[in-house]
Amino acid sequence: MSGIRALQKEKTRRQLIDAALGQLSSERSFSSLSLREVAKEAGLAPTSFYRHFSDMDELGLTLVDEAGLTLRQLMRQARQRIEKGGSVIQISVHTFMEFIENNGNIFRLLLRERSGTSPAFRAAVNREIRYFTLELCDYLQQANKLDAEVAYLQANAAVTIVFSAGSDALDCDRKDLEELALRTIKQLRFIARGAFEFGLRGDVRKRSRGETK
Amino acid sequence: MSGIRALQKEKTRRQLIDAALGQLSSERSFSSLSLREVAKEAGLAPTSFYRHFSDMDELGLTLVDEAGLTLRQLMRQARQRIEKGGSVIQISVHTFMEFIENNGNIFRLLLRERSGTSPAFRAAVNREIRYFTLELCDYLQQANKLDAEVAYLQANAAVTIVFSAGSDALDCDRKDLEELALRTIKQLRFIARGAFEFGLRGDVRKRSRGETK
DNA sequence: AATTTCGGTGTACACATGTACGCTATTTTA
DNA sequence: TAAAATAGCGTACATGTGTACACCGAAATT
Repeated sequence: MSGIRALQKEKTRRQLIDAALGQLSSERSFSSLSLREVAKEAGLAPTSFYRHFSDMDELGLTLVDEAGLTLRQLMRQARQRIEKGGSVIQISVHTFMEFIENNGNIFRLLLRERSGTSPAFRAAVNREIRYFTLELCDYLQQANKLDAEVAYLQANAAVTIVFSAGSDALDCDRKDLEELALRTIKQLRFIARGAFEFGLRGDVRKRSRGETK
Repeated sequence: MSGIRALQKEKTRRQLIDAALGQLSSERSFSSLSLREVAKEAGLAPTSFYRHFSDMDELGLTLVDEAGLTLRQLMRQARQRIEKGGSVIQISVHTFMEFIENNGNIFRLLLRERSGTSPAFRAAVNREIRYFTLELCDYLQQANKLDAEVAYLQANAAVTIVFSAGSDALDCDRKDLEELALRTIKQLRFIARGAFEFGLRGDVRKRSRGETK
């Protein structure tokens, strides 16, 4: 089992994946791609598609997985930058904006399929976003010593705001991008501040109810 | 021009609109509908479609307009309830959740076309959401006497959070809905609180810079 | 009353789609 | 080395699509 065959197979599988990614654009969603188009772009006969995926859906789910992977790489980048010092919020937002400039179509894929017509796709995207949120939640809990529930609510809200800003960024002139980032940062500060205040109050309430026993 | 003819025309136009709305579901987006399907559902020959819309796109934009209208009715409902007393945030969230339970497919339409493949659709949806946001912004500015920028940022963030919660609600069991609403309310309180704090600080800064001249 | 307008129909066509089927050439296995 | 497996190809077909065109009958206009 040297694999000269399996190797070639893996290669054309990638060609299919890349072909699909390459066809995505602001005016072309994954669900508007046809099996034939993708196969042609990959330099394959339509029927050869089936040697690699049973379905366009199966290809699509693969793409979502790749997108999730890219997202997680992104987070690692952000953490590296943070370790070198700087505002967490500011760095996170800028990292995300760079991601969108470089991977607009991948982000579009996530945005679109999250509200798309396939339950499987929706679940896959939501899973990726949940990972993303939970990692942020952990960070907040540790770094800011927040109540678990408050930390989760803050993480969830922050991710929502950032994704929405990313969505806006996709239809933005580059010159407006900086301003959008600034607004987003301020909104995240609102949330952080509010979470902090309520986190304290939450503690107080619990203690006054004797829940620390 | 009595209009017995124009009347009938308006009627079948409505049939087309309703037919399209009727076909929408969690597994069927507007862009996946075909002209023929819609015409058939409306009891029309395919070619008759053109007597009313030049395009499926034109129908779609009409649907988005209707959705926006429904959204604004919703806001009036919310205001009525608020005048009778109660927490603004709580009532707004519950009103929105009711909207989604009753008009899931209309909300899906907005969600999907906002990130869809047609620039015209995206613009139309964003316009509706902007109206929605600006009215909330006005309210916040008046009721809470906030700085204009802070009020806008808060309104924008709040709408984002609520829409996102609405999106989650679409894939929710009814039993989890209440909990989702509670979480959303808390998140909105974070934002309101944060905006309030920063609103104060913002004032202070501006004054110390002599910007009140 | 004669003419025009127009909402609706049915036919027809070119085109794109998914996929079943059989074939070939090459790698893998026995 | 013989046999089996398999990636890829080409053909073929049924189905759904948008829409051009000619036509009809009733309402509107003159």
